[in-house]
Amino acid sequence: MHIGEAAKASGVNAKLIRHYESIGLIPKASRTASGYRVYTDADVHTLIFVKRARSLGFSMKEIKQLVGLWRNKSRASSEVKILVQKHIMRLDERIRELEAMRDTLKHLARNCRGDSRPDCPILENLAGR
Amino acid sequence: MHIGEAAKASGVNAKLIRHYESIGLIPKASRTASGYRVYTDADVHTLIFVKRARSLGFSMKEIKQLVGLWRNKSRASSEVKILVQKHIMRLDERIRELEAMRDTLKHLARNCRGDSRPDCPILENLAGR
DNA sequence: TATCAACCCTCCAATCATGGGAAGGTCAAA
DNA sequence: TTTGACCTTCCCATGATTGGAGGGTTGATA
Repeated sequence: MHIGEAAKASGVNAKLIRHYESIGLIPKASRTASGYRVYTDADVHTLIFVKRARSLGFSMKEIKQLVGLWRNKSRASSEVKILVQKHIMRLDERIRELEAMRDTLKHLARNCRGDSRPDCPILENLAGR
Repeated sequence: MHIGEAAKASGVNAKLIRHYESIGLIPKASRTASGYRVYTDADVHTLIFVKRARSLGFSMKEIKQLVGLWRNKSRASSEVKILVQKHIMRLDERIRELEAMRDTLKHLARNCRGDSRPDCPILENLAGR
């Protein structure tokens, strides 16, 4: 199948499929005589794997590793698990950061009247603490 | 004061100060005869404002608006509050997304033995659900 | 057979906020 | 006068994705 069909089947748009190929995340697709990329069901499967991993917040670098482990039938599941646990820790950290921002802003917003007058504890806080 | 001192005083490094000037976030600094940028305490104050807003997750575009509101003594606090509440909603949304990723991954990791064998529910999930 | 739409190709550029480095000018003290 | 710490502009890189320009291919229809 050509790239458009692979895109439809995988949910990864054509532009992104070419990009993934260019950064070595997926192998170079074979080509027709006229230069069109050709994909198999297995290629689509890989694209679905990549898309799912992206949706779980993994970086391209990590996905490269995950795809490698997936292909490697003699992998140790510990390798996968360690990679995943590191990612979970990063997610936890990021969540805490965002929650801290949100909580601070909620507190400030609660004390801001939000009317036509200029007085605003939010700006006061930003301006100097 | 020159840019290095302003950087030290504000906590925003010199590179970033120039960048903020180039994108119009802060006004163009005046210059000495030899071309060095010159800053006042008020400029440093603005930089601190920007830094604090960044630390609360606002985008540059939002910070531009916030700085404008801060400078505008006849602003309505409602303008500030609306901007902030939109940001809070985006933070909440992002937090929920990250939590969903984390929860999915924790669940998968719990079921992965993490030993030397290749069997791995994490990869199975990524591969096809 | 000419045409036309819907594909496909590559290359370049933009996004967002930040950092790195090159190549060169300025300033103050030793 | 030399040294070293400043400062200047310029270009490039990051990470993941999207956009467009400019052009070739395919297959169906007038």
